[in-house]
Formats: sequence, structure tokens, C-alpha cells
Amino acid sequence: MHGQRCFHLLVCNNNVGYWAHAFTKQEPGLGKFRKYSLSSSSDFYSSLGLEDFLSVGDTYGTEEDTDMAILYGTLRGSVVGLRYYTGIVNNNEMVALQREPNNPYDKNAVKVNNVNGDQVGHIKKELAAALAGIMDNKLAVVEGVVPYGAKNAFTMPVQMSFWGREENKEIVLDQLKRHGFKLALPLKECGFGSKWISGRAGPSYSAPVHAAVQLTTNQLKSEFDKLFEDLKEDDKTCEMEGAEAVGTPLLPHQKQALAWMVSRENSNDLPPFWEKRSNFYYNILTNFAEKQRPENVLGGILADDMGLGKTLTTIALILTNFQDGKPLPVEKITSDKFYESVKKKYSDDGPRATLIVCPLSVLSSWIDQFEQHIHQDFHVNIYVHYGSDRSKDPSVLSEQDIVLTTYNTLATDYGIRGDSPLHKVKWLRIVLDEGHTIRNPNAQQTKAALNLEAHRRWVLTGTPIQNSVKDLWSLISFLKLKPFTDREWWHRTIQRPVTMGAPGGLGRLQSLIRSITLRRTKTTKVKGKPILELPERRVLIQYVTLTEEERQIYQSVKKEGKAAISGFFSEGTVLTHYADILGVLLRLRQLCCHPRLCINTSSSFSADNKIPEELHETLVRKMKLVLSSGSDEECAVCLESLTLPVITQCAHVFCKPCIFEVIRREQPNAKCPFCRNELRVEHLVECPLEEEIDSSNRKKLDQEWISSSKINALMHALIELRRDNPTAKCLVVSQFTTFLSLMENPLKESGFAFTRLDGSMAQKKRVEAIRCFQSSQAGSPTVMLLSLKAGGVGLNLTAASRVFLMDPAWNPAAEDQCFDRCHRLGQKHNVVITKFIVKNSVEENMLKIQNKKRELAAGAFATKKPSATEVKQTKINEIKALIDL
DNA sequence: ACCGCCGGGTGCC
DNA sequence: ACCGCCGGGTGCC
Repeated sequence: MHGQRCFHLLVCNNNVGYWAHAFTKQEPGLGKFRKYSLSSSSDFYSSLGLEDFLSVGDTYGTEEDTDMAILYGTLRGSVVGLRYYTGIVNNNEMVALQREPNNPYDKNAVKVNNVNGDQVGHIKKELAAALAGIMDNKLAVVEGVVPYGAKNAFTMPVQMSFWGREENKEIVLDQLKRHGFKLALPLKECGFGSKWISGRAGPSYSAPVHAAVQLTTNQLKSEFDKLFEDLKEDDKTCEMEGAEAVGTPLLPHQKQALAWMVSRENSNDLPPFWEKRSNFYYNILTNFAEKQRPENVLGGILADDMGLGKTLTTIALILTNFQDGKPLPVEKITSDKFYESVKKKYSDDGPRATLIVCPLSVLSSWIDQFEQHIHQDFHVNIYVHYGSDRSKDPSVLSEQDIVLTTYNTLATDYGIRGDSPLHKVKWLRIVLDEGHTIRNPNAQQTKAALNLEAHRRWVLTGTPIQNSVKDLWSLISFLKLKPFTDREWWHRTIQRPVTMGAPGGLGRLQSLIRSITLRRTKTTKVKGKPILELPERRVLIQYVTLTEEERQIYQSVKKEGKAAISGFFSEGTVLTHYADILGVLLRLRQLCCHPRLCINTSSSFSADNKIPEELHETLVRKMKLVLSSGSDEECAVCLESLTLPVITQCAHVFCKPCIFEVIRREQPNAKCPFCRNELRVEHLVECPLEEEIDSSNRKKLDQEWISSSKINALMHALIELRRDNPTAKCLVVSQFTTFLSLMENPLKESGFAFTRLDGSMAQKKRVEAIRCFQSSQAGSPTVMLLSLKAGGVGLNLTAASRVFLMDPAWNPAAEDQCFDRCHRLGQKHNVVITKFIVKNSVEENMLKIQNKKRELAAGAFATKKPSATEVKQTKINEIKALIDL
């Protein structure tokens, strides 16, 4: 049951139907998807979709460090044997030199190909003999341009440039010398007049090497952002309404994005850098020409900032632009008997399905957004291709309107030769979400994505240029823009000119980007107005004083805990007792909220006199308890809040993807990043983030209900708020779901209409809770009890203009993300956030640590990622600060 | 003549 | 290739 994450269900009274070819299975709750409750290692591999964490691809950095290359010099040579090959070139056209070690006549053979990859001829054998060693040992990259004589019948000249790392220069010059060749040095003083080197085709040569100005990543990034600052282009500011089936009204900038995407998909334009010249098509970068019209990508890159609605816009595109600019033909649900109409086939034979590939972490967000944005009256077939029982039948996939899958599923399917249904389907369109995931060209995910078949190809990303221009290549390559699908042409015409600061390089990249991407930031202006005007957001801290009784309990637990922890410090066993320490801190944090929260957290410490297995078991159990309380713990690898926490044998906790990455990198002897103990996949224990409160527990909470200082403070604030503004809605947020439950009682008693949203709820209930809360109808709930981590990035709770954060999180970013659920697009009011903090408590110390983290994050661009030991030391210092040691 | 020279055959690697 | 090179034919002036 746990492993059942491939949805074969049809929800009739819902707006989205998830169904397989035969209506065989029904499963009522998509909430299953969110919840993993695996604990034994035997379950582990089979049901977890292990492929999502064990990357099949090789590691980054295997590619040649072309970034470091300098120009050694140039050499004129000749291409021979033209009459035996079909490849033709133009004067000044770039050519590729390719080693052909298996040539039966000469093992030193070097082929000469044109931009299209067609062979033009061979490098003359004496020269080839000199080049072979250099090329095979990757001492230099040799690039060619045919300066003239392109129409010759038997031989033609080729101007070669040698590029490589500084330290290889002498070896290369020496090897050439031994064969009687000498490079002409690139002349610094030739400046822009270095025409004889470059011909007209070599933008890469026209740069005097040492005069090159290398742009830093940040400079580049700002260059790009500048490019999009003020959109004037008409094709990006036209607006378009979504089809009827789009259930959410689009905002102006989303209508612009939709119009642009539709126009891209229906475009007849030539791709960038191509011109029609009499009866052939000409590439102005490489000077390559061909009769056949080069295909333009019917798509591009949607690179809007987070929060502008890329997902909604994409859903709108799918529903609005099917064929010939007509909307996707979906069934309108008019009666109860819509089953038959759903099965109706579309007579058209063309591809129908859109494939969306996304990281696992946003899979649920897509499902949420389908639910949210597809109009209730329309039936759209959506299939989630994920999990161990995913379909192997391509026809199941091609019949859908939308197929959703993850990069790792895609890569795993692709790896199993000839058995990838995803690669057998002709898609109408492919959308890669978080497209920068495929920036490593050698990774299996990238290769698998590149080999999917569709004319319409889209990349969604919030960070188009993450590290360098280099990262763009995979995306461009996915878009199948000629001639950039071949890395050499991308490198010679764009990447090198840009990174070396060659004149025109950046301009060229900009014009490429401009023609295929749409990027808006939150501050982008259209016609002088910012596209997003978010109301103000204020964060207030309200201090709470514990009652005498609460303080007594708190102090006694603190005293005991402090003694134990200082004991661990003096023994040097802080790391082995990490779970114990988190347990102490958790109890103190819980006591700040409500004394009742501690009921199921044992206070005993794991004694060292136990045999190791017992100790380990207790520690793991303790860690599970900490996590299941809802506490937002951090992963020491990524420094973010935990996603899919797993506990190691040494009782430390990490995100599952993070720890698998460590294991993969350090295999076969991986060590826990935290304590350097042995780390084995089969010892990892998965842990659900939130446990549902069992009914007996809940009864207990109801029967013996008592209040707490924090609850009193909250109720006071709520009642005051209601008096001042009866319709104002607010979110009451806590990490502890039990705490949320404890608040239900006084809310009821004071007559508040409230709803609740936490991670344990089934999808349907969640959707209902959200809809209810967002409704502006009289009598709709004014309070939502919200667990800190509930919902994905897509969660929209803009009806609320007040937030009460009941307990601080370790990670300020987690809090911010939560606030953004109401302080986001669509918010009409100023947002006021109140953080309740207990005076003289662990909470106050947490605030201090939060502030430090904020400062660190603000300067994040300058500082490098801290090492594991640094993380460890920071954690230890934090523990000391938290418990006043 | 174990040369030179002539002119036809021929041609990437 | 309107080249170079190869190898067979040839041979005083």
C-alpha cells in the first residue's frame, strides 16, 4: 500500500481525473503521495523509487575545462580528398576537425566536417600526423575555418586555431615543431584587425586573447537581468485570454506569457541567427548554408522569477493551444454520465499528450495546481508516471492530455534499454520544470530529456544562468536549435566569445536569449508599471511570559537537560547523543507552547550502559519522535529544512536526496557527514514528518483541555482582531500539529469559524480546506490552523492578511516560505505577521540564531558553502547557545 | 642505361 | 590536377 504512488484513479466529482486505460483502480486520496511511512529496510528499495536518489549519471566536471583555454596560435593547412565526400562548405565557414583513429589507411587520420556534421574531406596526412597526438591527448582543441577555396574540386585550405590550457602550450608547440610545423602567434597588437586569423567566420578568433575581459558570474547575471528590465517588445506584452477550461483568471503578466508562448508554438519564424538568402538558408554565426529550412523551436525558456505563476501559465498553455491555435478539446462535464464522452476518441492522429518532467520535490505541487487551476467543469486526463507500478505501455501515455513524471524516473526508464515508454511516445509538447536540473550535459537525466520526441519544447526555470553561460547549453540543446545542439558550435560561437569578452559575444548571447526566453522578475516593469505590486509585509515579535506553573515545569526540564548536555560535552559524546540533545531542545520548545505537548516524548536519556544495538535503537526512536512532532529540523548537508528525512544508524538525520548523494560520491566507504561513522544505505530509516494524531490521543486532548500562556496570547490577539475587523482572516501557524489541535477548543468556545491544513490530510480534504478558507462568503472561516510545512510552494492562502506564528523554526527561510503563502500574488492587504516568543527561553535564543542565519544568507554570494566540519561546529555552538551553556 | 628524359596514367586518408 | 608523383618506354647527333 505504501508504495502505491502511481495514480490510477478517476475522481468524478472533481475537476481532474487521474485515470488509466481501463478504469481498474480507484484510490480516493492523493494524500498518499505525500506520506511515506516506511521504516524497514526491506521495503526500502522496492517502494521508495530509489532511482530518485541514486543518480545514474556521472559526476559533474568530466567535461574538458574549456573555460581555461587560451589561444596558442594558428596554422594554415589543407583539406584533401574533397571529391570523395558530399559535405560542402562556404568560404569563411567554420569546420570541425575530428580524429578518425580507425581509418584503415592512416591511424592518424583527421576528418574535416562542416557545421552540419557532413564530412568535407581529410586533413593532409603529414599535418594529420602532427595533430593526432595533440588531439588524442587532449593537449589542445583544434578548430578550423576554410578561408577561401570552398568550391575547389580536390583540396582546400583550412585555417586552424589551437586552444588549450596554458601549461600544455609548450608541449603542443614542441610536438608540432617535431613534425615541421610552427604556429603563427596570435598577435596582441592586431586587435580588431586580426582578420587574417579569423576570416569572417571566427568570432572566437577576433578576440585578442589577453585583452579579454572575463565576466564574473554576477556580472553576467546582472547583464541578463538588465536585458529584461523593461520589456518593450510587442511580442512579449500582448495579452491573451486562457481557454474556458482554465479555471483561474490570469493576471496581466500571465496573459502576456501565455500570448508569447502560444505565438512561439505557432511561429513560422526562422531560428535565431538564420537568414534566407535567395534559395538557401544561411547561418550568420558559422557561415553554414543549406537548402533545407532549419527548424525553429516551437517553444523556449520561460524564466520568470519564482512566484509569478509559471505553472499556471503552463497549464493555461496546455489547455489553450492544442492545434491550429485551437484549445485542447476536453470534455465539458454536463451530466453525471460523462464516462462515455470521456472515452470518445479524437479523430485526429497527431500527438495529443503534453509531458511534464519535474524534480520529485515539486511533483505534488503540480498536482495541487492542476486541481486548483483546471476548471471544475472540464475533464482533463492526467497521468502521473511515477513509482514502481508506472505504466510500461506507451499507448497509455499517449492517450493522456498530460503526463507528469520526474527527472529520475525519466532517466531510469531511459537507462533500461529499449523499454522506456516515455521515449516511444510522440509528444505534443514537452515541458521541463526546473529545467536547470539538466545543466550537467553528462548526467543521465539530461541525456534522457534530450532524447524525448516533440516539436514543442519548453523549459521552465527561475534561474536560467546559475553558474555560467555553460549551464545554458543543455537547455539550448534540449530546444534543438541548430547548430547549437553540437557543443562545439555553441562553444565557438557563443560561450567562448562571451566568457572571453570578445566584442559582440554578449550581444549575440543576448539576442539569442531574447528570442527564445521570457524572463520577468518581481520588479519587472511593463509600460512603466511593475508587474507585481505586493502589499507591505511587517513582522512583529510579541513576547509571552509563562505562568508560574509553566515556568516551573520548564525550568526543571531545562535543568535536567542542561546537566545531561553539559555531561555529553565533558564526555565528548555530543555527537553520539545528538538525538538526545534534539529531544531536550524539542521538549523545551514544546513547553513554551503548551505543557501538554510533551506527553509522548520520553524524558529519559539513552544510557551508555546499553549494548550498542539497544542504544542505537533508542536513539533512532528518539529521533523519529522529534521528527514526528512536526519540529522543523535541518539537514546538515543542504542546510535547509528536511525534505524526506532519513535517520542514519548513528542517529543523525538528513534529507534523503542529500545523504544519497553523499553515499554515491563517497562510495564504497561513505561516512556520516556529521560524526564520520560508517554510513550504509541499508541502515537508513525513513521517517514521516508528521504523524497523525490517533483518535485516543485526540480524545485525551479534548477531555482534559487546559490553556497555556501562548494560547491565551493568541486568543487575546484573535478576539481583538475580530473586534477591529470581523472579516479579517488569519493563519495560525505551528510546527506542532498537536498544538494546532489544542487550539481548536478555545477557537470553538469563542465562536470562531476555522479550518485546518496540515501535512497528514488527504489531498481532497486539503483542497476543500483551502477553498473554504479562500472563500469570501459570509460565515466562511476566518482562521486557518496551518502546520508550518504544509503544502508545496503553490499553496495559495491570500485570503489571510494576518499570520500568527506560534513557535519559531530553526530555519528562518522555512518561516519566510510560510509567510509567502499569503504574502504573494493576489494579496490585496498589507500583511502583518506576529511571532509569539516566550521570554527567557530557548525560543529567544532561537531568534538570535535565526538572525545570524539571515545575515549569513544575505551575504551568501560572497561566502562559500561551509564544509561538514564547519556545519558540525556551528551546530555545536548553537546547542551551547540554546541551552545557555 | 644500375642512368636521364618523355609522356601517359593517375590522384585522400 | 593548367599540378606532382609514379612507373613504363625508351635511348647519339
